[in-house]
Amino acid sequence: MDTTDPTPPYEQIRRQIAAAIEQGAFEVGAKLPSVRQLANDLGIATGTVARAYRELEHGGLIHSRRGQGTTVLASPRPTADLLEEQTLAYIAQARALGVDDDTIVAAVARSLG
Amino acid sequence: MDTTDPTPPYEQIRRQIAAAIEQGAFEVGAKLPSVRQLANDLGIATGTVARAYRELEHGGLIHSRRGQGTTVLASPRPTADLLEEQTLAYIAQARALGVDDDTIVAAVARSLG
Amino acid sequence: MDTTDPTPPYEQIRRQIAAAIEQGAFEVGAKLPSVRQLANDLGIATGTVARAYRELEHGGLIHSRRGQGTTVLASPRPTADLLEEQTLAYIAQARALGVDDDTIVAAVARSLG
Amino acid sequence: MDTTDPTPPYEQIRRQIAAAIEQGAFEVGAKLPSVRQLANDLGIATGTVARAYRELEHGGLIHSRRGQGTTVLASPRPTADLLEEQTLAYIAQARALGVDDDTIVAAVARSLG
DNA sequence: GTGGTCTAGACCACG
DNA sequence: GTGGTCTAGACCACA
Repeated sequence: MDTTDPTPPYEQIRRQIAAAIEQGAFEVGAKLPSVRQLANDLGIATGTVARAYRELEHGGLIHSRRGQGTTVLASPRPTADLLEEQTLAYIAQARALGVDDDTIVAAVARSLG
Repeated sequence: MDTTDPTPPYEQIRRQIAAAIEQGAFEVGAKLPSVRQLANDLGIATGTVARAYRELEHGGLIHSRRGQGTTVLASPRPTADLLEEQTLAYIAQARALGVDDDTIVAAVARSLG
Repeated sequence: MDTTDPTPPYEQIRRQIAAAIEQGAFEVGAKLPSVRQLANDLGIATGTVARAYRELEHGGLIHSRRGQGTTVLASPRPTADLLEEQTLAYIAQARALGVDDDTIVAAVARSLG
Repeated sequence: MDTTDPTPPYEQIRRQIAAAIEQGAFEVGAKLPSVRQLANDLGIATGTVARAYRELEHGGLIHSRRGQGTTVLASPRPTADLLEEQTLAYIAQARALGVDDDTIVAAVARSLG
């Protein structure tokens, strides 16, 4: 929770959980923390967490049942897909700087060292 | 302007201008479009643009003087610095996926092709 | 059981049983499934079924006695009455669309074809 | 607003507005009452109305813009379509009573008289 | 003025 | 205990 970020809290939570699910941080069928638990941990109102969960459910990533908690529905996306997505975004950014491809490869190689 | 993004419009504008300045899209001392002009171009309220400018001024990137418009203060950061920053961020993300360095280099090379 | 419908489950059950009784699906004095049985069949909690039964008893359609199960009290309403009720409701809806009577008759005839 | 109905208030509002739009009670581009106005008229909290509007927007029926109010997006569905939908639902109900087609036609004709 | 959101506490429905 | 919702009032972002 970054109170500096103008992004509303429910959206920050939604994004973090979505990212975690897509990266396979949860097994399919795993239970997310309860609304009250997470609200308490983050020091925010339960309604805010409930909204984040609701939107995730609307997006098909999780499923909530009264009295039974909230479970993860989505299979983690393959790491290869996530890596490609990140890589393409990085390359687009770098090219926007006017840098040529060799320079990009060189920059990656150097920073990895 | 992405009205789907819950990020407030003033923040979207701020980020775009900040990125443009850092990439050298403006000379130091160059004048930004007037609040009214930009608001008109984007079809939004002047207050929204004013808020973006105010935050940029607070961050030391620009300076507004009554009757004289808004000028760019910040020197463009060297492309090499921006590239390195982006590259390090990308590598951190990729490693968070549990990917080894060779795979990263391979992904970059393939996506550049 | 439609978990998409925000209508609470106990109400969905209540409506279905009430409709079945009114249509004569049960003899007067017939026994409804036990709370446990129905809860098990539907895969829901016994309390939810109990709530539906309680409301039906409150409405005078059924009667529950400890140890003896739940019996149907209401006589099935004559089919003619139910049909007339449905027909009047349908006509009211259709007229609310601004449709004249001939058009209604025509719509029914066509849809029956 | 029917406080007897277990359906949550935000859903009742959503359904009523959706039905009104589909029946052409609003012109495309017409403005809905403001969140505060409607909340005040109905004697409920603004958040409840806001949620109903949010879900309608999510369904593509309306569009809300901060500072500018809420406008109707969806074209009213043709009356003929709505009539057919109602008619088919009515016929299905009637047939579920074990009534033959001639009886249905007769019932409609009699009730129209 | 408009919509968007948060909070804090409360009650309901469900297991 | 769990999720779902409502309220009342508050602040923010925007026109």
